[in-house]
Amino acid sequence: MVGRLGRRLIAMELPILARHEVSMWAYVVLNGLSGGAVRTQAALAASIGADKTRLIPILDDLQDRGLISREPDPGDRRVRLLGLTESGRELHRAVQAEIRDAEELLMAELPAADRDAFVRTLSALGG
Amino acid sequence: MVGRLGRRLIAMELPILARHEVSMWAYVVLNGLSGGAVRTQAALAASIGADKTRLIPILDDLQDRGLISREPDPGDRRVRLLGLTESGRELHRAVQAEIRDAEELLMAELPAADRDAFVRTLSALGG
DNA sequence: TATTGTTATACTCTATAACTATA
DNA sequence: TATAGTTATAGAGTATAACAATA
Repeated sequence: MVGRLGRRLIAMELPILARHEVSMWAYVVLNGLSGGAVRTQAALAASIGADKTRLIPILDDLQDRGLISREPDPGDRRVRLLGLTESGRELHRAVQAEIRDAEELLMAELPAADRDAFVRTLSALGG
Repeated sequence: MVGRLGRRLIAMELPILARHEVSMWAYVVLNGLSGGAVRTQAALAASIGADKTRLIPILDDLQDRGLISREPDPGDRRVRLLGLTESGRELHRAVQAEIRDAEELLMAELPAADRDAFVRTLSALGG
């Protein structure tokens, strides 16, 4: 059942992401940077559960589109400082809002108590 | 959160499946046949959300191990009648029981009301 | 000609290993 | 020598297309 719900959520999200021309991983990256700048690509990869090599083409694309900043750290020029640009932050907000609206719609018919318990339990079980 | 829970459940199930030497897809097939015989491989594939070509090596293996029956339908020799053998049914029961025990353990600390609401909501949202 | 199952092929995603640059 | 990032390669998983058997 968890798997079916997951597939349903993905099917719901993909058109939203496609409309904004971001892949699922690109959105996860924007999400990972939305809490604040990250000092290394490896740290970002670990925090979102991705491989560091998988990240590179995604970061290349986001940078080309001006959605993220990615500069060498002056203090250690091996590492890249990562952050959202203003338009990156705006895009993330827009996509996140649409996804939240879709989730609201999906759960609209549920009793409020069930819904609260569901989110609480998800949070407890997901770690 | 749904994704994280899904990954956690899979991580929990994989050792159980490995101990019984069945892959995730093989277990899904056993599950799909546990409700009764299925008349065509394509129908089974559709019911479990798999591609019909993906099914073939899985069915080959399950048949070699005597866990499923797979005979041409005498009435239309293009189609294969699929069902569990006695040992297939027994294996399915054993694996399912272990997975359920693990799920119980995972949810043991939850308040009973939250737990009921969670399962009810999953069922409602998953279709 | 249409359908079931099968095989062969190609494509996507992911991980591993080798390489460059900085330290 | 060790580490961050990158590139190249290989592997798994999946889907697409061609094929064989039967209707």
